[in-house]
Amino acid sequence: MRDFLSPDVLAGTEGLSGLAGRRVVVAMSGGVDSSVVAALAVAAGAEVVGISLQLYAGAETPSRPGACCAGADIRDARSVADRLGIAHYVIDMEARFREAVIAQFAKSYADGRTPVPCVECNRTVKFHDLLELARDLGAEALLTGHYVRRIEGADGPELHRGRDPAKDQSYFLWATTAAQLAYLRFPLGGLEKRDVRALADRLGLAVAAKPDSQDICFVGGGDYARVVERMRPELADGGAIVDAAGRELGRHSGIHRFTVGQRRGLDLGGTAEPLYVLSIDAVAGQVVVGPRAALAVAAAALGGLNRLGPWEGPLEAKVRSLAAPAKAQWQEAEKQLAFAPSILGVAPGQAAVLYAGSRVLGGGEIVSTVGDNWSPPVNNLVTY
RNA sequence: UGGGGCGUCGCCAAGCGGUAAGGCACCGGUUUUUGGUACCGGCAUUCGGAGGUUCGAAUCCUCCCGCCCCAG
Repeated sequence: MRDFLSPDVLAGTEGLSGLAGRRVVVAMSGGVDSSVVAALAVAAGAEVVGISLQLYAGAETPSRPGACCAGADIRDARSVADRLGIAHYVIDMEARFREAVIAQFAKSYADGRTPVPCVECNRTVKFHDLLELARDLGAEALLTGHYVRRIEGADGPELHRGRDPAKDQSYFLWATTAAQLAYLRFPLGGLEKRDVRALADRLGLAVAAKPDSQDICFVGGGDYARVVERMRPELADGGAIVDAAGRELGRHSGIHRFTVGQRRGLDLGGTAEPLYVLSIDAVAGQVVVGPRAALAVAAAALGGLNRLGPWEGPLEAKVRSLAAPAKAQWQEAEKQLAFAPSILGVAPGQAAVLYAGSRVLGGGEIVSTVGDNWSPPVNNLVTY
């Protein structure tokens, strides 16, 4: 079975040299990417230990397109491990995941923010707990299928964006610390998704054609609001939708169903221009809406900073995964990120990730934003 | 029951005799390891109701129903 794992499959991969004979742990979700990583590690001559994390449901959870880390996906991981002839362990992390990711997810919405659960999952369950476990197992490194690059720089390993711009996952990994980065390897960072699928196919992995993961893994059917409501039932009581002057324009069925910049779901007709969510007032239970121009943000204050390089000079920043980076400048005294041309739809709770070219400089959680283009309403003179 | 105005898709609204614009909302799709955004597509055989005139009406006429305003 292992004969066809010839060394040439390693072309274009990263972080696998020097691992021959060394023990490594591969985080195996049951998807295409991590399965290929495991196979590549074997091809590189490493002693591979595959570990799958059971994160959020019972073993009976059926495989959904885009799911991972439960039920059928773990069985997929196991079958890949069997095919590769490597050790494979399944670790039950449901309690930890519920507390570190799902509960935080619900709390964030309850506080009127918009969480990025994938960031929490990576920084806690995967790059903390699993990483510690890998160390305990005496592994040389923890390998994952993330599309980011770890490049040795003058001052140690640097984190860079994945080469395939369509798959780059650096936005979700901004909270990775330098210490974690030193131990991590991302073999797929220099490849494109289609290369990886081709590899999976060539390696005879049954998961080669499995759909890419998408949406929030622990949310079935795309209805994340239901998950939040299960933990915070009071949110479903809803509240008022108001304009910037405080006038009630309608009612909503829960602030957790909205995020800054959102247009759909307000159910407010009769306006010449569409209305967008400008902010969310968790205390009052209100969703504040206004015209698109009012979404412009000139700066965002960040918290929980993680620095992976100097935050100086002209930088670029992303406030959402799928977007071209915006020109930005870090203001150390104010702990805020100023955007050269202002940008639209910046939601507290989301991450702002800083870049210098392809290099990821870390980032922070958006705590608050400073508007542009519009001033706080004066004398209720707000017209749309 | 004196006068005036108005009733066209869930909301706003064009049309004023030639066979129902548009916007908002909503729905679907595309994109996507967060939430969103954006883009594409769908969305009134019918114009408050009933008659009438006309080759032909949402558009003209009659009556009815329902709102609104001003007077009482």
